[in-house]
Amino acid sequence: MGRGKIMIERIDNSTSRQVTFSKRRKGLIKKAKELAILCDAQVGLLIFSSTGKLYEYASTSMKSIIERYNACKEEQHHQINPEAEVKFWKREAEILRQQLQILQENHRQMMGEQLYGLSVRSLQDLENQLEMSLQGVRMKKEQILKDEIQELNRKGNLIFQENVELYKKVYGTTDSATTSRNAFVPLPFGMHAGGPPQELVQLQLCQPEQEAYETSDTATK
Amino acid sequence: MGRGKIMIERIDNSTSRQVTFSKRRKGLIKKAKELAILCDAQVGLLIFSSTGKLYEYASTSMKSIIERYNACKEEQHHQINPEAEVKFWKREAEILRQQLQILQENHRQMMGEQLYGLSVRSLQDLENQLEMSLQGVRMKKEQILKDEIQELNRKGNLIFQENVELYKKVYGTTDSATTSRNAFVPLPFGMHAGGPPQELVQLQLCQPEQEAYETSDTATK
DNA sequence: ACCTATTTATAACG
DNA sequence: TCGTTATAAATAGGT
Repeated sequence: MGRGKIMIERIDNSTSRQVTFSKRRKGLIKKAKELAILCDAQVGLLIFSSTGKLYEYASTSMKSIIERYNACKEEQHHQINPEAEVKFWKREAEILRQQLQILQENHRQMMGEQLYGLSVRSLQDLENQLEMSLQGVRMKKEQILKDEIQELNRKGNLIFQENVELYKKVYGTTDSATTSRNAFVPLPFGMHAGGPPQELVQLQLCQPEQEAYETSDTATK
Repeated sequence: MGRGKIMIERIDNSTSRQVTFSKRRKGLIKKAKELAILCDAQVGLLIFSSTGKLYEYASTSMKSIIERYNACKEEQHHQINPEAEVKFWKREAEILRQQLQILQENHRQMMGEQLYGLSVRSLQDLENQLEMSLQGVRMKKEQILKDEIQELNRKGNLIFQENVELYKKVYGTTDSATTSRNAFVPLPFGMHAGGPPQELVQLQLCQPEQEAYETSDTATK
């Protein structure tokens, strides 16, 4: 429903997640309103952003809607006794704690710790995953560095061009200046006697430091 | 959004109101789901049709969403919950949820995902961590393989020794048997004529499969 | 329930 | 957050 199709999965980039949240929240609330009006329905909508902020829409009052909801549920169950609530939250905490524990174990293993008890197969999978991750991280890093270098080159060239212009203004632009170049007229920095350089100041991204590791590793064989 | 534009007002015709309700309810719930997934939000949606039927969607559990909503409202009204225990467990769940979120983000980054917005420095740290992890995992794996091989060797040697004993029982244990060994007496498998082997069956751990990768990688330079 | 012309929502970008 | 626009998605009206 936009310039491109998207998969329905968590948006990684937090900025675009925020933007999308803002837009879709608005759209969702609009549609909730329309449904309530068009079809004479009672609609309640609660949205908590990932940062914990609450957004809500209620065609009547949220309180009445929730009460009606509870009434519906009470029919199925019995009254919500006071102990049940405690029970619920205990259970909620238990579930969250379990999730946390699983994730923590996973995390420790990804940190190369707590590997005891893992099968060779699991270790192999872990190794592959780490290699994949490493590749992703390196690609990202290299990309940033390349972008930075490109930007620096661009700026460098602009400054160089400016330099050339200033040079011309100071020493004139006539051919005589060019022919008598090897006499007394100085040249701007970076300009060679043979004419303007094909590549001005060009920084280069070297191989990542991984190289040293691989070389020494290979040498040990 | 159809063959014709419609005003947002109650649909008089009860049949088409019913049809529209059905279609739009489905659409609304779909969009609520998408918002929850895309933007990592907690969404609850309650719809009562004009006939009183309840339809609902909740990204987690409706109960937890309503509780959270009430908690939000309580803050504003500064109501003192008589049940301190409920509050405690709510708080506990909140803390756990936060921890979970932090750990999840960390985990995603270690999986090489969600790298947007990280500085080169952070990426470098991540890369180093992943390399450390990888080293740990590889060491562990190699250790297991070595241990397995050692164990196999041990068992192999035991079996070999047993084999020697059996051989002695079958063909006698006197010196004459030893001296006339090169005549007609057969030897057990693995035993050479020159005497008991210094190393019996000795499996060896080869370089890990990483070798092929590194070799080809090095060759490209 | 299905079909499709049309409206609406929204992804990508600035 | 706001504005714009090309495109994807929702859906009104009809069968």
